[in-house]
Amino acid sequence: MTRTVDRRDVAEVLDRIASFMELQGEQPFRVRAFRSSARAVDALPKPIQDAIDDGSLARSKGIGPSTMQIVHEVVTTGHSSLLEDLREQVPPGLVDMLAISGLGVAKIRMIHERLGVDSLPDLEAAAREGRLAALPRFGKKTAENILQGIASLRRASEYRLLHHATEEARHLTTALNQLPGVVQTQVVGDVRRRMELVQELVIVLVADVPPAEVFRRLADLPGIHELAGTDERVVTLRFAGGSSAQIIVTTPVNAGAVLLEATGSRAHLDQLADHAQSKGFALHGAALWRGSEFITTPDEATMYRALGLDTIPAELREGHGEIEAAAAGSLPDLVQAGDLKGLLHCHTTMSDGANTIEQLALAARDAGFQYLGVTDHSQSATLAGGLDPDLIRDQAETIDALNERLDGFLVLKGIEADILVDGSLDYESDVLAGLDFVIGSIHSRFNMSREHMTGRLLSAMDNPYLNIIGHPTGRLLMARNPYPLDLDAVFAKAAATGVALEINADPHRLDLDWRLAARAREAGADITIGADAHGVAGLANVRFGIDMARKAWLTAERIANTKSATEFVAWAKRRRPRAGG
DNA sequence: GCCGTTTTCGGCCCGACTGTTTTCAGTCG
Repeated sequence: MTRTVDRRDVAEVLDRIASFMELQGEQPFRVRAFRSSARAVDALPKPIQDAIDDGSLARSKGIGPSTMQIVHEVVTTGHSSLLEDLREQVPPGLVDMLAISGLGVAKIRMIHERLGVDSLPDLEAAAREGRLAALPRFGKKTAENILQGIASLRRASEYRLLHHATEEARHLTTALNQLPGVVQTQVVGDVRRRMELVQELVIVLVADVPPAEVFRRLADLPGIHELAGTDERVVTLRFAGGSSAQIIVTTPVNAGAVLLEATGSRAHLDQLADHAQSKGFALHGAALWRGSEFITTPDEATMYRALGLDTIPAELREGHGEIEAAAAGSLPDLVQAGDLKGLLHCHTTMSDGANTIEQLALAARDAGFQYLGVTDHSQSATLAGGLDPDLIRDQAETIDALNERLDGFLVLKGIEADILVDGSLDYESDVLAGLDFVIGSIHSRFNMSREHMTGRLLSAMDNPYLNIIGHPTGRLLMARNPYPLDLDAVFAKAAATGVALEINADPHRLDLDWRLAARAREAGADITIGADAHGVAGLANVRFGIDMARKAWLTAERIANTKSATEFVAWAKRRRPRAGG
């Protein structure tokens, strides 16, 4: 039996079709059409079957009769005959190479034709042996970059991004909840601790029947390819699609200890074991003991309480001082999703977003927010449709008119301005002065030296109209390293100038990293959580930003967009020169 | 292949810059 096909599987099929066609030398516009259909499928706000049934998929921009037919085939049969035909014609290894930064179609073709290389291992060997560097238009540097690209691809195959893992876990728990005898399911491990990258999905089943019986019923679930038992409490599920999840079964009386153990992290558990010992307890085999006496722990709170600790939120369990804080009763009152009053960093159809200002505003209002900060790209971002000063004025008029109609909800005028090489923003002060707030981001020249890049950011923070540094390190998870920065200098300057640092909530970025956000907090810098939404669906990204903020021990008062709209605008404008002096 | 219509084809996001190499593929949003 095949695993239920979800929209990500379908999007991947469409994207791979595009890649094969690209390598075949197919018309660029045809390739692009498949890529945009993949994006359209991936961005669906509902399960793919529902979107087919209610006709919303067929109406989506980028989906036509041809791609619709492919979607149908993939959903009903689990495969695409077009993709299978293409696999016969183009070695799949060449498609894998497209994922390497610095390798495009032209170079891959050259490598294939001249060296006969058609797989990543072959490519790696060719790079190491100097055969690659000897090709025309290649060199030593290119070969090195390709080796690095292969290494990071390998890392990427071991991890999944948090939003993907979260979605997989939700599907799985829905199925597991149906099993007879299961009284509770809880996602644990990296997903529960909201790690930005997840190595393994782990789920605890609290059951009032023996584990063996649960496992027998597990095997009957649709989509399970294989059950690989490791011991009597733990089983690894393998799905037809190649992914896997670990299932841990426990009884209600010991659920607290098992949940704690399975949630981790290793560092937290080690420190907890030391703490338990100092209190005359021991942690053995995912249970709590006092001498030879088994202590029942029906939930985690019971377990922490027995050890004289306040309950530690899962996000904080990283061994970064949370046990001392819990013992002292000084755990922070972490920011929660409901604390966020405004959505910042949103792109509209005026630059590269998919929805209008009004659509975003209504969606934000429906989601319970009080204001929306519109920040389209600036004029340097030509491809992304950056706004020139005239368009900024047009947008302001649109927003003013919209605000008159929106009862009790406010759209704020902002911009995501490019921070240029010299640290200046790409608008004059008179343009910036007409806005409610300004985000500055680096979108070019990522390879400057640490010294120059740091100077670029520090100098940008001297601009009195700048309020927020967007995605401060420029990283893309598993795809692009952060640019080099003296972060201590950046955090100190942010604290001194009152410029906030963004936790960009796009699950591909999550930048600032939570470890760095904790350092920024200690340095006294303000933080904002930015959706970086390019459409209505992207507004929901803020939850990942909240996750990262919580991991950084942040409370609501340290996050600028927990302020009301009026307070936020006052906060943004406090840096500006006063009129007339 | 999709879109939009000035309905059945023509147009489809740019362009400055980079690195490596020596004329261009890849990058960035």
